[in-house]
Amino acid sequence: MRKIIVADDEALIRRLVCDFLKKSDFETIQAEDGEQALALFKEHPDVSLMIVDIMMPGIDGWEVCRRVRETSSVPIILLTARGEEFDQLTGFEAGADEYVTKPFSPAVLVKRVEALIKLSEGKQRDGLQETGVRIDRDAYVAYLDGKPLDLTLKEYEILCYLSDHEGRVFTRDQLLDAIWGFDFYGNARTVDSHVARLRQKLGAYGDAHLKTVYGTGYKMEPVQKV
Amino acid sequence: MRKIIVADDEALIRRLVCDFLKKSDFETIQAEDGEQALALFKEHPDVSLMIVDIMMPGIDGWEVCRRVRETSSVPIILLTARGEEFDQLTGFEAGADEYVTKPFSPAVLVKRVEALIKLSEGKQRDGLQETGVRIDRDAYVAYLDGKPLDLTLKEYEILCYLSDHEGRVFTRDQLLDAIWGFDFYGNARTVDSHVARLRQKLGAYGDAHLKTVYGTGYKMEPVQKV
DNA sequence: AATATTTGTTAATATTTTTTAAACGATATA
DNA sequence: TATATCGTTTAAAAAATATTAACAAATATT
Repeated sequence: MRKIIVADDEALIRRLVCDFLKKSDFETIQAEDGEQALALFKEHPDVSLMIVDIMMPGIDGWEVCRRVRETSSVPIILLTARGEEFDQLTGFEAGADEYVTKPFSPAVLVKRVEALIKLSEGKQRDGLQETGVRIDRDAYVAYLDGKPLDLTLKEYEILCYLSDHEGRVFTRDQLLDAIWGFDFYGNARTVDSHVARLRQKLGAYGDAHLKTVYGTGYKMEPVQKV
Repeated sequence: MRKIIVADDEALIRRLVCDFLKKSDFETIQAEDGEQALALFKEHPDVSLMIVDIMMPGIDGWEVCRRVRETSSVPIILLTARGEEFDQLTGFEAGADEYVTKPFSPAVLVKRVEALIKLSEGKQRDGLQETGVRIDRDAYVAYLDGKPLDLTLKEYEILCYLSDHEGRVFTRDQLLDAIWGFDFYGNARTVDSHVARLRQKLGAYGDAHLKTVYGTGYKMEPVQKV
């Protein structure tokens, strides 16, 4: 179910909007002010859209908009009681996608939400969401944080093998047997070279997860699920 | 330069909107009524956005919206003097992406236009202007960007097979089995030759999508939907 | 039957990947 | 702390693989 953050200091409006969104099968996350909105966005980086009131104590809607835009292109609808041009321009310049003036019809708001999500869905895909390594075995392609990696066959095979047995340590000989086959009689240092290159291509993820076990071999550290 | 169709029977408003759009480096195409709007859209299938007044003689804005949606997902902004909920819902149901109530600030309208185009740009790609490969199995003909390709049987079969299993890698032997049949005992390099010739005929599309997976085989890269 | 087209084969060339080797850095343990 | 062991990195050689072009064989067309 798609999540939507609704930030407004007026509880009544918040509730009203959320009720309508829930009826349309959205999951809502309520924030009472800008600070909370930003915190909740950090906590739920997979929200599909944000509805943010401009006039809030502390961090206002414009500022929320600007800060979110530093890292994400999630659609944002700004709410306001004022309808002057100046405000609207400021809103768009802050990176808002929509501008809804109070009083508004909740039903129309929901329609706007749906239209905006539909429109953004295509673009979104590479947003912040995906993190870590994903392997598409049909395509023989591995992805890091959603972006395809340009791996050679051996690099790809090592990544697959270690990922398939996440957390387990393999000696170089075990890896040679598993990936090169039992009839390979080359140097065991060969594995090192490939691991080194794979590690490089995996960047920070490689350093963090493709671990050396001193005196033994290599392993893929599982992703921490805190 | 991005093209925008502006449809409004009031010449004054049309001119006003167009002037602002031109200042923001858009090319504008003016329509005096719904019928003209639809005709112009057919004529210019590459427009980036449409701005359509609801109240027009003959075919009204809603109808324009609905008809355009039959073939295209180009962003549409509806203009109206009335601001009642009923109208807005009808608009969204007709497939409009935005709803702007008169009187409106042209500057804000331009901002909305820019936001909407930015948002849609990713999704748009499947507009009317055909791009990529299409296969007419009844006719045994493949098209590239709408133009028929002059393929030999084997080239056609390879294209079909890889396209049918887009993204998946096949070894040469798998392709030989699937296309030549299990009783073919020829050289696996044969596949290479045909792929090479097919790639040439596909031009830039071939280079970009008919990929070699070193050490494994070939695959057809899906069209990026970013 | 003669000609054109498509298909399959081959071999030379180009490209990419893998392996090796060696220098350097880090780690363990005596 | 010294020293031997182990891991990393780099560059370059070697091997594997892919591409290309030219040609021969098969098939279709005139």
